[in-house]
Amino acid sequence: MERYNFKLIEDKWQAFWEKNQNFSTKIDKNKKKFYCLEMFPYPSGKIHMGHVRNYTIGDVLARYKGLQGFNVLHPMGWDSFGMPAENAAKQNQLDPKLWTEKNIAAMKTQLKKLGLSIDWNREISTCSEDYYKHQQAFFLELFKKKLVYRKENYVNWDPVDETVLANEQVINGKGWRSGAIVERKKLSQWFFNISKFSQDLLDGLDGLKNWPNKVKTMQKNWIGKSFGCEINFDIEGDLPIKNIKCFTTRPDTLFGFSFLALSIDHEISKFYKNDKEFQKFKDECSKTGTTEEAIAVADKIGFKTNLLASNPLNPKEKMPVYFANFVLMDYGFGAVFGCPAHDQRDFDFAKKYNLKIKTVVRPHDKDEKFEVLDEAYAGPGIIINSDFLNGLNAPEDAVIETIKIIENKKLGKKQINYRLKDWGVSRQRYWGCPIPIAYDENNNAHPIPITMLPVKLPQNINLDVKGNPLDKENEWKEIIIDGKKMRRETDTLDTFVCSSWYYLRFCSPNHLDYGFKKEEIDYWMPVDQYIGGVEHAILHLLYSRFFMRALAYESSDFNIKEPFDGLFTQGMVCHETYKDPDNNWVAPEEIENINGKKYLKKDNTKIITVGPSESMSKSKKNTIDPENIILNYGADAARLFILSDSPPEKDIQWSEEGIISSFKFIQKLWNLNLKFLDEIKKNHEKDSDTELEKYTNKFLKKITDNLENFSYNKIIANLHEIYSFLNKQINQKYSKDTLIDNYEKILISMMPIIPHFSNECLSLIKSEDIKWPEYNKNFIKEETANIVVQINGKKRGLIQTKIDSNENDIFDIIKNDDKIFKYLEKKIIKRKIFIKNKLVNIII
RNA sequence: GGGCGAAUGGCGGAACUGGUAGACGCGCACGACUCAAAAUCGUGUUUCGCAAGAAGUGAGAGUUCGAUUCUCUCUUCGCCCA
Repeated sequence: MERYNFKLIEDKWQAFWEKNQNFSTKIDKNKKKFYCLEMFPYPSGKIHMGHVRNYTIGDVLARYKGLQGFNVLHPMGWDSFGMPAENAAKQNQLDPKLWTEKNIAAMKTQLKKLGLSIDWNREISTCSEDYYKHQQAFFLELFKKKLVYRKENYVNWDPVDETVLANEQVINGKGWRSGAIVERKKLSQWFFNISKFSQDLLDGLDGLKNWPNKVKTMQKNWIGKSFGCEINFDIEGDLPIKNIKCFTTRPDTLFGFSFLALSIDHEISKFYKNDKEFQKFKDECSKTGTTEEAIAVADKIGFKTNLLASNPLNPKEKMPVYFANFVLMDYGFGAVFGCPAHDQRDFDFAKKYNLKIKTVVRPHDKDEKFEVLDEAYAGPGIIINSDFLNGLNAPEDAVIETIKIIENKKLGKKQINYRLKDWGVSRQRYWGCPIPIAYDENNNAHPIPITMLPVKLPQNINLDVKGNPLDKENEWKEIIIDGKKMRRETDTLDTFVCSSWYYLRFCSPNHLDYGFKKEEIDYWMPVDQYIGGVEHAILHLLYSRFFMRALAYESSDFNIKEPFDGLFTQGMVCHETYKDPDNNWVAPEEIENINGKKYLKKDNTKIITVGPSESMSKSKKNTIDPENIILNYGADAARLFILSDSPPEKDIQWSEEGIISSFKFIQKLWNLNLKFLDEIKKNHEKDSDTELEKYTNKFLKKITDNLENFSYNKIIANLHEIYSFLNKQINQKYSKDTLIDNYEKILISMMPIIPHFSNECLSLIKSEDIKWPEYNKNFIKEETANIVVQINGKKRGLIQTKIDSNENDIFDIIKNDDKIFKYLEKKIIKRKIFIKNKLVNIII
C-alpha cells in the first residue's frame, strides 16, 4: 500500500489556502455572519498543547460554519504586553519589543502548521502602537465619562525588589522572586469604575443562554450581591464622634452584638495619627497581603479604642470599639458589628480579646438553652435571647423583620451591597500600555490631548533598575501640553485592559481613526462563539463585559452590551508524570519501554515510577512539544487525537499510543480512499444502493448533531464507524454515481476535523460547490425496531418487529418465542408496560 | 470553610427527554500473512461461572413496572473562591 505523505499534502493545502486567501473575510450583508473567536495567546515563544486543543476546537467550528454557508470571521492575535517579556529582557539584556516580535514570528509559523482557517490579514498585537493608541483613546473617553478615577489604594509591595507585585506573585505572603515578606503599601492608582455596573453585569448573566452555568455562577459569586442593612451606632467617648455607620447582612443577630470593628483606614483613624501604639498596630496589619485570602488566613488582631458603641436596639448595652485587621475599607463602610456567636471571624476575635459571646440563634433541632461554646453557629434557626425578635425564623424572616424595625426607629435603612470592587488598572511596569495622563506641578491629572496619541513607550532604556523603569526616564517623563511643562504618568495599564476589547479590533484591524468602525462591529459583533480556558471565567470575561458597557455608556451609537453570545470553556491537556528513583521528575522522551516496564533511557537500569496524569507543566516535565508532534505525525493526526477520547470541556490525557493510533487511522482512511478510486473505475450498474445511502445519511445526522453540541469526541467515534462500514462495503458493487455521491458527502463532513486529508481526497473527485451535506430524512427512517422484552424489569430477550408495531403484535411474537415464553408459562400476568418501538415489561 | 462539578471494564470515555450499560479508541489475548520480527488484517475482550445463569455504573437508602440518569445521606477527587 502507498504511504500517505502527510508532509507533502499538508504543505500543499496550507500553501493553497494562503495563495487563494480562502479564509480572509469581508462584510457581506447577503450572508449570515459567524464570529468564532478563541482566546488569543501570550507570545511566550512556543505553542503548547493547550493552544493546540483550544485552536483545534475553534477551527472545527469555524470550518463547519463556513461549509454551512456562514460568512465566518476567525481571527488571531497576540496578547503581547506583560511581565514575561520584561523579565526575559532583564535576564538576557534584550529589548522586550524584539523579544516579543521574535516570539510572535515563531508561534505564527507553528500555528500555521496546524492548518487553522484563520484570517491572518486581521492579525493584531496589543503591544503595537497601532493597537495601544486606540486603547489610550478609550482610556480618555472613559476619563471623560468619569468612569476612570484616581485614588490611593493598597498594593502588595516587595521591599527588596522595590516593586509592586500582582496577587499571584505573592506566595505564602512572600515575593515570588525575592522571597521578602510582602507589605501593604498605599499608592495613588487609576481605577475603572466597574462597580457602577455591578447590577447590570449581574442582570446581563441571565441573557447569556449559551454560557456554561458554571461560569455564570462564578461571576455571580464574584459580583457578590448581598442584601442587608446599614445601621447607625451611637458612640460615646473622648473623640468628637457621635455615630458610626455599619453594613451588615445579619441585622437579626443584633442582640448578639459585643464589639464594633473598624478598618484601620476608617475615617476616625485620623484621630490616632499621633498614637504610637496605633501606628505600631497599623504596621503590624500592613504585613498582611492585600488579598481577601491573605486577610482571612491572617491572625485576627485588634486595637482597642476608648470609644463605646451602644446597641441600637438596646441602648443600655454599650460595647467596645476596635480597629481590626479583618475589616476591609472597600466593603460596606469599613465598619462591622461583631456578633461572635454567629460569625466565626467575630468568634475568634472575641475569644482573643475576652469579649462577650451571646447566643441569639438556636438551630431548629436544639432548644432555648442552646449555647455557642467552641465555634460560631452560622446556620439557620430560631431567634432567642433577643427581646421582641424572639421566635422569628433566622435568617429569612428575622432579617426582613429587623430591617423594618430599624427603619421605623430611624436607626438605619435597607441596603444592597456588592463585593465587586473597582478595577485597579495601574501597573508599575515598563512593558505595558502607557496611561495617557500628565501631571502639572500641583500633581493634578490632565488627559494628554488625543492629537498627541499614541503616548509611545521609550525604547532602549535601562530595565535593570529597582522599581518601575519608566519612572527613571527623566527625559521621557517631560511633556509640554498647551505650552505648560508637565510630567507624564509612568504607570502602565494592566494587560487585562488590552484583552478587554481586542475582539472589537478584529472587526476593524486596520482602521486608523478609532479602535473600530461602527459599521463593522454592527455587522460582526457579538462574538458568536468564544472559546478558551476556564481560568479566565471571572476576570477577563467580566472585564470584557464591563468594557462594552463602558463604551456604550452615554453613547447613542453603541448598542451591544454583551461581547460574547456563546462561551465554551475547554479542559486542560494532561500527561502521565514520571519520576526516577531519586524522586526527580523525568520527561517522557527520556524514558524507554522494556517489557512493559519503564526505564531511564540514559542508563537503562533505573526504573521509572509512573505517577498520575496531571495538567502539562514544565515543572513536572510532562509537557509534549506540539512542533515535534506535527513534524512526526502531521497536523491532521494531532487534530484528530486532541479531539478524540475526551469531551472538549473535560481534561484530556495525551498519550503516545493515542497519537500513534490517530496517525494510523489517517493511513487507513488513505488506503480506503485508494480502494474507492479503484472501485469507481469499475463502473458497476446496480440500483440497490439504499444500504449505503441509509448508512451515510445516518452518519451525517450523527456528525451534524455532534458538531452542534460540541461532542467532538463522538465525531471521532463516528469516523471510525463509517470507516469500518465503508471498508467492508465499498466493493459491494454499488453504482458509481451513488458511491461518488455518498463518499463526497462523507469527505466533506470530515473537513472540519482533518482538513488537509479530506481536501486532498475530495479534490480527486470534486472541486466545486463544496458545501455542508444535509442529511436526507427519508433514509433515516427505521423500518424495524428491536424491542427489549423484560419480565419483572429484567431483560429476558430481544425481538425484532416492524416499526410502530402494536402491543398485540408483539405479544404474538413473544408467545412463539420459547426462550422468552418459558418465563411466562403457568404464570398470571399482573401488568404489562408497553413503550412503542422500545420495550415491553411484563409483571408476573 | 463556601460554591460548582465529577465518580461507569485494565485505561480514556459512550448511553437522546427514566427504557438493551460499556459505543468508539487504547491496552491485552488468540489467529492470518512472514524464515522471523515490525507493520497490516481478522476474531475476542465488564466480572464470576464449563454452562444455564448470576452480579454489576464510588457507598448506602428512597421514588418507579424499570434508575448510570431523579431525590436524600455519606465517601473520594477536581476546579473556583475564601
